[in-house]
Amino acid sequence: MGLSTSAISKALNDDSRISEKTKKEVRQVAKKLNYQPNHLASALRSGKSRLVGVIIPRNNSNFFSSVLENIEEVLNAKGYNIIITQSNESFEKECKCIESLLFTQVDGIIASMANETTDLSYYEKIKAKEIPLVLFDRGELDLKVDYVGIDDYETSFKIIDHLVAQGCSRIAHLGGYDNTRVYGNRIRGYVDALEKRGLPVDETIISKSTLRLEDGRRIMEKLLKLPNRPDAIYAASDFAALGALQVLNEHGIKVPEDMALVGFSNEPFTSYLSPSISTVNQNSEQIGKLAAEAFLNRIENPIEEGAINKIIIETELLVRASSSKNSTE
Amino acid sequence: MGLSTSAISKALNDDSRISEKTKKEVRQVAKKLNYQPNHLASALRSGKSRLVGVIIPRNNSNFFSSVLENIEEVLNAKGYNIIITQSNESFEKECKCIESLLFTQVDGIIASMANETTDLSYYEKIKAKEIPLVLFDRGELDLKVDYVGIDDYETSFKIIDHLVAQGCSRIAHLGGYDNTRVYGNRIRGYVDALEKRGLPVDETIISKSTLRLEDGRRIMEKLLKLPNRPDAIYAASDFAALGALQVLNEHGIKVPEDMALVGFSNEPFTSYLSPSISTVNQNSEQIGKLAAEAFLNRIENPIEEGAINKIIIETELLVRASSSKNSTE
DNA sequence: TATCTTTGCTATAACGATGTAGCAAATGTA
DNA sequence: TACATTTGCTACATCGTTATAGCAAAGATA
Repeated sequence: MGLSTSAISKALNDDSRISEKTKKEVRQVAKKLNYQPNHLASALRSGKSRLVGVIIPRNNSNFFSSVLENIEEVLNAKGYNIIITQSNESFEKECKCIESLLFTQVDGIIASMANETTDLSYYEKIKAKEIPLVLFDRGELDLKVDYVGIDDYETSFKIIDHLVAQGCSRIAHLGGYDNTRVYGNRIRGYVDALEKRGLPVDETIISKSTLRLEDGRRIMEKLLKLPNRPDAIYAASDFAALGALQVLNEHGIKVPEDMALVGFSNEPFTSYLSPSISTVNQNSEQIGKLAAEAFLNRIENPIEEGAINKIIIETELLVRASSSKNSTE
Repeated sequence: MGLSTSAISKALNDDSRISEKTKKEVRQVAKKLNYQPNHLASALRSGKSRLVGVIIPRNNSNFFSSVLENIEEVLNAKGYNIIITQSNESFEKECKCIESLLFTQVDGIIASMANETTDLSYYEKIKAKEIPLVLFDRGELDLKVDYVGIDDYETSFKIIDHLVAQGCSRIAHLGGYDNTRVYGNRIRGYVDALEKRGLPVDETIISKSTLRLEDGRRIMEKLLKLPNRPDAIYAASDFAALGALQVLNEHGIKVPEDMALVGFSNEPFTSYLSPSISTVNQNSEQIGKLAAEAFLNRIENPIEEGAINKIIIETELLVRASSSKNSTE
């Protein structure tokens, strides 16, 4: 029918300056020809790729899977696709992820930092590009960007208070390395909570590790060799808690009677074990949704210095068998 | 210094028709200016986005996480980024994923089909675009595309033979819906293996479900009410096996002595439980890697009709406590 | 010196969509 | 009828990169 390409473009985009009749015709022909607009071309033209990069340390925990699922859901609904990259907890790989995402011209990045990362220059690169950057879980105050996470410090208080209520007074901590903010906060919360509740802080029952299953096992074995064993374990990860529980079971130590146990993150397996492990629900769905929404919000309201959003989500202590001494509870 | 853009492009791409001296200068200036080529433009120009779409049913199992991780690793190394979408086992959502990936101009798609999917027209759309399509785990012979997976039929034989060797003779099957090819094959393998070993096939102890934890529980409760209980359970998913184990534990039925149990997929939690659950290692790392390599291969050697690759990966039966009656084994 | 080849660059068009300007025809207003 | 406005389209430039053609200068060959 001999229409110009721009007329067709306008017709398909429902521009007011094209007659209804022409629009209908164009739409019909487009459907007949199975026309699909080339996203790359419009992305190049508009400068908007409608792609969002996501960087996670590793996709092997329920926490990150769940966050991802929710980020995807929220952003898909708004016409964005997400590109997922994994840093494998490595600073070097994380830098590559950032390079690669920026190269792909993503419209923004949602990230949880690798444990190793202390040099923030790559994250500054993202800021320099003036595309939204949202951090979740593993954040960094110095970056001054939007953040979604939980209050790890306060959650430690919840855990200590619960264990104290169960009659525990010598509570060990299986902690992460405290250069990762979340683990540092859990440790600080643990220490402060003990002090506030009038309990002694004993460095010999505080450990720092990568918090994997094997770490939990190794550290638990050590704790059992102490002359004065703890009567409770607060592990900063469910995997470490699992390792500890295995060792306790193997040694015939009753949980929670002889030793109470609390983990962190609400990995599904914690509820499958016997005894089931008490843990902390971080509301990962909420974290994912809110991180995605924080991004969308920034797209609409580009950064004004100082107007950083820091969203703290309430955690929930899930008291299960491993820390329930009173069956009435 | 007044070079043309094309000269600069050539210099950065190491074209032979640019002098070394100029190349060096250009590279220096590029570094100084922090120049980053616009991927969208070169993608538009070349028709290659260097993006690969991945569709998985759901990111909540170790199997898919592990496949994803390996796809990403292989493709990243070749300069591709992956866009991950989840169908949530819904046909409708899967169609949206495909639409969205094609719209984004991915260079290929690697997918595992949703349970619901029987209408293949959307997958035909991918083929029509003449971009590589690789299926893994959940495939469809009719599509005539590259496929990477395991031999579910033969794996059922391995499981039945193992259980028979343990002295079991009445083996129940917790199966998936057989419109999903993998579950259908597991059921057929189960039935044929029983017949080949001279055991009766009893429909009352064969169930079909979505194989979630609750399904395992529900079906196990039913099985326990039968006048002649089975002496072994072959569950087509670890989650169903877990549900069954919980019910068995609750009823004080000894596993494996009174009832042996085998799951499928090697979810990490199977090794955490007591008794640990025997299961099947599908070599998900291999599946991921080979699926990615099948894609790369297709990029280099575009489809010639009839030259379809079907890669079948060996499975490994992990015999654990839940099916080890002889402690000598 | 005249001609051919090679080297190293510039100029141009194109990938496909779309915002802006422009222009003719239709319609409205005086 | 003369002029202004609106309608509905076309023409064109542009996003950033790169393949192709072309062209001048340098070098090689006779």
